[in-house]
Amino acid sequence: MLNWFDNQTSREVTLKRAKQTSAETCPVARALEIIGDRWSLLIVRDAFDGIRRFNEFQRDLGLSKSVLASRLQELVGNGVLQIVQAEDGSAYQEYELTGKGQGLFHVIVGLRQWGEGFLFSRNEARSVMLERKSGKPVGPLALRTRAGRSLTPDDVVIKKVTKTA
Amino acid sequence: MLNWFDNQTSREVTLKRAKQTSAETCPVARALEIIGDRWSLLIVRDAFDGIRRFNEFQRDLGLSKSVLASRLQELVGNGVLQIVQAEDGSAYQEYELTGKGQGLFHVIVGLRQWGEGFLFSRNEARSVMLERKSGKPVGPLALRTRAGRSLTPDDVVIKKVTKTA
DNA sequence: CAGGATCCAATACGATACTG
DNA sequence: CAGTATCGTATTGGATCCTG
Repeated sequence: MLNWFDNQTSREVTLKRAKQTSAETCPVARALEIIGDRWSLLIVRDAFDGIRRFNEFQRDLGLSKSVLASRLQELVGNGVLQIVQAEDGSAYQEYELTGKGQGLFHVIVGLRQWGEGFLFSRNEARSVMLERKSGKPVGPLALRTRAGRSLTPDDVVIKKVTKTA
Repeated sequence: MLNWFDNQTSREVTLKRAKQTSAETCPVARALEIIGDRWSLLIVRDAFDGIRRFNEFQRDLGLSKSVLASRLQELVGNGVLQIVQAEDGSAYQEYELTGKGQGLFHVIVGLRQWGEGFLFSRNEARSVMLERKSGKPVGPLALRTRAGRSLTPDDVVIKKVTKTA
């Protein structure tokens, strides 16, 4: 244990981001400051899909190691991910979603549904279609198209949306 | 009408973004390429709140005009917003959500709920609390804390979330 | 008012090399 | 494997000036 300042990196990052927009009052803005960049939500999506190791994230997302390292650090610093010891014997760490991170489920599902509904042409194979054809729902929470496991559209149902006035 | 290429700006932008991540198959990634930057979703949120004019967006978000102009252009180019003539007599245009843009409702609500649930300390006044105290639901869709109108937490209910296997 | 054009600073990102 | 350090580049954003 060296200095109090040595452990401050992620906190500084958070603060630096926080002053960029006026997120004092708006929860949406505050949320976007944490996961509103190009990679963070994709990392979270992968985590929902069961990806846990540094190398898996990197290969799957195709981003540079330095960027991945810094994003993971931020996510851990913000309490979205946490580091745990590997389940097998290996001495390495793994990243897993905290409760807070799991709370992003609806956000990602919303993005997925929007993407499926508006961002695919008819010619393209939609993940929903493919999954229905195969007819075998498997695996844990899979929020993207990956071989063998996927989120059934019925898994999440938006019940009621009322417009006040 | 000059050249075919003259009207290509927004399309080029879209394509440039599209190749950054492998969004061929994943709807989440594809969605993030369109609204996954720091400003776009905040603009959409404002649009849900009834903001329609360039100047309103700029004053509310506090971003530079050039950035706002380019973001609005992208959003229009991607079919999230559309330009309409001002409702009053003024000769100026206004921006309003398309159906596709309105489809982002659940995403923003999800972000809002996550922000409210995890990103506010107990000491801070949460928008939810404040709204409940006031007890008067008013205005159109308000997804952020703004004087006089707000989204009641009961407006959106997530009904069922099943984890397959 | 609603932008466009230009210039400049900050940042994000990728590639590479290095470490335990 | 899981990073850190360094570098060069690309993108982003802000500020300023200009237009109709």
